[in-house]
Amino acid sequence: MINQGDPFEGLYIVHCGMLKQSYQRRYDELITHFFLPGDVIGLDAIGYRCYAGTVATVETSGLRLIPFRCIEDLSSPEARLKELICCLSEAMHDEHTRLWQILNQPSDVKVAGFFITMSYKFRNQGCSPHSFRLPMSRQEIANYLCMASETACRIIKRFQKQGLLSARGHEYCILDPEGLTSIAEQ
Amino acid sequence: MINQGDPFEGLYIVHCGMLKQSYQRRYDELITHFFLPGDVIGLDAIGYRCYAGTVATVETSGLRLIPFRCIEDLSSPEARLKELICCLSEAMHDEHTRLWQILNQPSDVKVAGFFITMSYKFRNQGCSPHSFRLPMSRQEIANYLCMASETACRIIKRFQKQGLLSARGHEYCILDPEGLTSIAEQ
DNA sequence: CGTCCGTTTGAAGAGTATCAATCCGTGTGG
DNA sequence: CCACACGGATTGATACTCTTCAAACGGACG
Repeated sequence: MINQGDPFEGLYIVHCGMLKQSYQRRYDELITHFFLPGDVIGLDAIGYRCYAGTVATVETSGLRLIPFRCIEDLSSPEARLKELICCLSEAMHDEHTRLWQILNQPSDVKVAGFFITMSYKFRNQGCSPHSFRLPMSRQEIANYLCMASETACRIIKRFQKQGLLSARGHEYCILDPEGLTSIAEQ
Repeated sequence: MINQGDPFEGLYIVHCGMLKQSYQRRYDELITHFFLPGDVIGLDAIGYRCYAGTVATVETSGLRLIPFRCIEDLSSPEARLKELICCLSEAMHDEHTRLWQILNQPSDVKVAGFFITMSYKFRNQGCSPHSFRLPMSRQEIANYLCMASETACRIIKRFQKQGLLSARGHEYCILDPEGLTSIAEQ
């Protein structure tokens, strides 16, 4: 889809499905974003005129391109530009939240926070916040949360034993939102 | 100066000195930014209309305020808005870089990367990239890099033994830039 | 001189990564 | 229809980095 370093051609709005953005180094990569419907892809590409990471689908997805010239075009209404500015700033803020979620927190807090965040995003889409499907693999979740996939497995299993959630394949049920939240906000 | 949650009043451009932005939780705080001359404070506050973190001086600093109304004012030239958009996007990208620097990397890589980044920033200001003063404490550096202050101490001491840099109080000399870079890019 | 705060140093412990093996579901070819 | 293989998921044992706790040290300042 999009490769890290590709020249910036425009923003993409996600209509359906799920995508991931990853930042590549020598031999490994770090997943920096999961994009759900309503999210904007490419905000971090405007300034340096090239995409900051590789974007790939996690499941079949629908996108809409907003070409670069529409952003750069001086004749576009200023309202749009300001909308974009707010969008950028909010994305930056959300990034801080994620950064905090991950840094300095033990793994179980990170995993709990991940499921709470996902639940919240599905609720915003009008889907059930208690039962949903996450198309990404455990390894991708672990990478996103910066931990070994084995660690993610063990914690998910522990959460199941504690009755906090159930996981069968890619289907997840949040059984105890309060319990998970209390762990995430530890 | 600025407290987390304060209503957004405008952006600040740093003219001289150094400041820090920290994100506060229950009992602890995470330093998310060190602002050097040329940096912009408050980009992450535009969208949600309130400052995302507490900003405080690390040493005496000079700032210039760009009031909110200048940003919101419809009559402002569009060129300025687009400049702001690029600024936001670049800041977001730089944030990714920092996020990567910290996540998943052993402590010595983080510390080496920190000094390389600082050296680079001083060079951009026209100061010596080999010898400079960092007004922040070791504890603040450690917090910024998400590690215990003792760990930061030990690594700085090890770097000194290896002849990579020298540190006397807040004065630092980069003795072996290539050596540090090779550790940082590990 | 004594106190305070930041720095440094040491020893112990917790948490997580790593490695290795096994399990499981899916798809493939005979 | 049934082995078989493959990738992901799971589980266990081990090693290691880093944090934590505790204490000593140093300079700044009243």
